[in-house]
Amino acid sequence: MAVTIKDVAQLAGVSPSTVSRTCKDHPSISEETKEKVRQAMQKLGYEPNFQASNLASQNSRTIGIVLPPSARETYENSFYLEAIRGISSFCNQKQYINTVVTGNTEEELLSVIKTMSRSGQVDGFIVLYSKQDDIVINHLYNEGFLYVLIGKAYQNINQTIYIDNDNILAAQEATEHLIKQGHKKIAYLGGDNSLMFSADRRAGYQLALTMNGIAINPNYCQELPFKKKDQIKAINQLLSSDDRPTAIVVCDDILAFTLEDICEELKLSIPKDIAIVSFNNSLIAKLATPKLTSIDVNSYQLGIEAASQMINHIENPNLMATKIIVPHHLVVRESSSLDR
Amino acid sequence: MAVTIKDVAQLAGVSPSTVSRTCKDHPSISEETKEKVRQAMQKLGYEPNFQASNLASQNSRTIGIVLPPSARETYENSFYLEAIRGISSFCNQKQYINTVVTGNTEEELLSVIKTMSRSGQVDGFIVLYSKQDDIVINHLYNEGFLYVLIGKAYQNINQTIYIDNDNILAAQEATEHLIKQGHKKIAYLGGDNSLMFSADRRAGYQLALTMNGIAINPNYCQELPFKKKDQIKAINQLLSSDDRPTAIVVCDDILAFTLEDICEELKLSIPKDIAIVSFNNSLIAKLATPKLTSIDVNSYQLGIEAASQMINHIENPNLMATKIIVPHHLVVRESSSLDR
DNA sequence: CATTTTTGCGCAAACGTTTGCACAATTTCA
DNA sequence: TGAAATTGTGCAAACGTTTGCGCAAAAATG
Repeated sequence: MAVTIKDVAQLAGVSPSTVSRTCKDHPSISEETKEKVRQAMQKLGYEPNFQASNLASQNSRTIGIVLPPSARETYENSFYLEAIRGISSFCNQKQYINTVVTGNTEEELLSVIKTMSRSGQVDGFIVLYSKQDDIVINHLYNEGFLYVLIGKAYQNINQTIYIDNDNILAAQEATEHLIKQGHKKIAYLGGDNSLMFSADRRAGYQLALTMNGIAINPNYCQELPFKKKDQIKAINQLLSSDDRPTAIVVCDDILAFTLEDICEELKLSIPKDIAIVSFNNSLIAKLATPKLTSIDVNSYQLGIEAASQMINHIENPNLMATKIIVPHHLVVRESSSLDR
Repeated sequence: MAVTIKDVAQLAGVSPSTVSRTCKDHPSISEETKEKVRQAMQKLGYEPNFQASNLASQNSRTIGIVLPPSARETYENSFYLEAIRGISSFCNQKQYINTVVTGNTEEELLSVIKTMSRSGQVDGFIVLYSKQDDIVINHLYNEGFLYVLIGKAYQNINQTIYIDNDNILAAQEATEHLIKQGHKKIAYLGGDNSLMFSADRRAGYQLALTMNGIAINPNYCQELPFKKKDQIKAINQLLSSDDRPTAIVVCDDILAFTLEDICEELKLSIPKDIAIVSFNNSLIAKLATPKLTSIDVNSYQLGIEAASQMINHIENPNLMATKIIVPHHLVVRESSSLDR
């Protein structure tokens, strides 16, 4: 049997309440007594029982982490594990625990989330994606359950806490980087636009064009289908057209990698014929040939900040819903710059 | 305030203990009463309080997941997230929760693990790696704390529960696949051999050679350094030697990808001059040019099995330490086969 | 029909904390 | 020097379950 608060109390010659208060550094215990108690704790290797503490203080010190419902390919994106690692590392420090919830469909996720919240298993959820009309996010909102989004909120913007990059600005910078290299015929390849980050990146791309007096060519701005085959077809079409772009902003390294492949097949040289900038700065960007210029979104830090906000709101329930913007940075490599 | 067991008891006109026993389908409650209770639970949307239940039954229904202490690059391997997803999905089903623990060094991990086990935050740990002389694993073993390894145990083999692929067999199959293609000069590129999977794969490689009457060439069997630059240097050396191998078994897709790059630089055609087989069957294997033949180790399933074993041992403390072998399969692609 | 066995349920004591309140001891103030 | 304010500590009731034990009522037995 593990050592309990009573054991410590007995050894220190005080009552359990005094021990409890010492743990929380309560001001009404004298420094002298605290020292005595601390020594006893030390000696016995005391660690407060997590369950008992949670039951008494009516919380769980547990944060749910919701992965997007998706196909396996999505999870190859190192973004998710990095975000989880960020969250975990912060939780580990703060004596919180975290639990991943995953499922193949929104419904599966929802059912797990419902029992978790009802049974008090978690104090709140960090949702690792942001999507329009998502039933999970809608449920959390409607129930008034605490949650923070990684990604930009789609609705109820002022009532939801979210951690995001400034994806509009990031895409703008990516695009302007290409404009500075002299490109005018710049395309954008995005994914499902109901995902907020993809929509934002597209918006930033368009903004950059407009601000630099470049007309927007609707053929250049593509929302690619999910299936790889269809993606390849669409890209091939774009690159084979008479009015082929000379530069492309791509919403994701993996997609950019595929793009590079197609370019090679079509004998288009990168960055000479086609310059590329993409997002995430994952390992794949460094391994690709030529190496990909990519925007690093600091996924680990997104996780840290999300956990920090979460815990802050758990412990101070009447805080306002704030948003946090985590900085990004452009990492220039061969795919966009002849000088390198 | 959430609905408690007392509310249900009152509505059903029974005592709290009856409700509790109904939840666990205790045989000494009549079917009639159970039905009455179940209806009350349904009506109120009752979900037992996780903390209270855990406190009373002296467990935590929580599993710690230990990531290897490492540099960021390691986590780009989709293996980890897939294993976590497997664990989570099983936990979600069984009303368990899981918490990821991560750190930069073994010491950091150890300190978190110590407080977690002392405070009863977790019932056991699933360790996502297996390594010789690892202080985390040693600590868990010495304390007699429940843990399961994903990977093969290094010591105390009969006392530790582990879930693994048969990496020896897998590497053997990989090597034999190359031998069948007519190769005799086959090399092996591994990583840190204190990691069990790397050592096993090397053993399997050597076994295959021996069994097929091929002499083992020590120059062909390399334990590559961690730094990418040094890796490249070593590989270049191997490929530039007079006695260049014609086929290579590589312990990891990411490394194989780098190998492909070097081959291209050296104007070695794959699979004509060099055939390659690697491990993990990650996205990168499918994206590489040429596509990589790779052994799929079923990381998601490894996670599922690990969670299943863990829960089994939590609920039946006097079970023996068993090992589970999860099947792998070879996925043949362009990098090893001319026919494709 | 009386006795024993079985069945079905409730009582109440845990589980290990937290925290409002009471209260003695000490200090401050007039 | 006595009253009031402050300080430091302990008591005991929560928190919402689980579970050993006891005890009626019902069923089985002789």
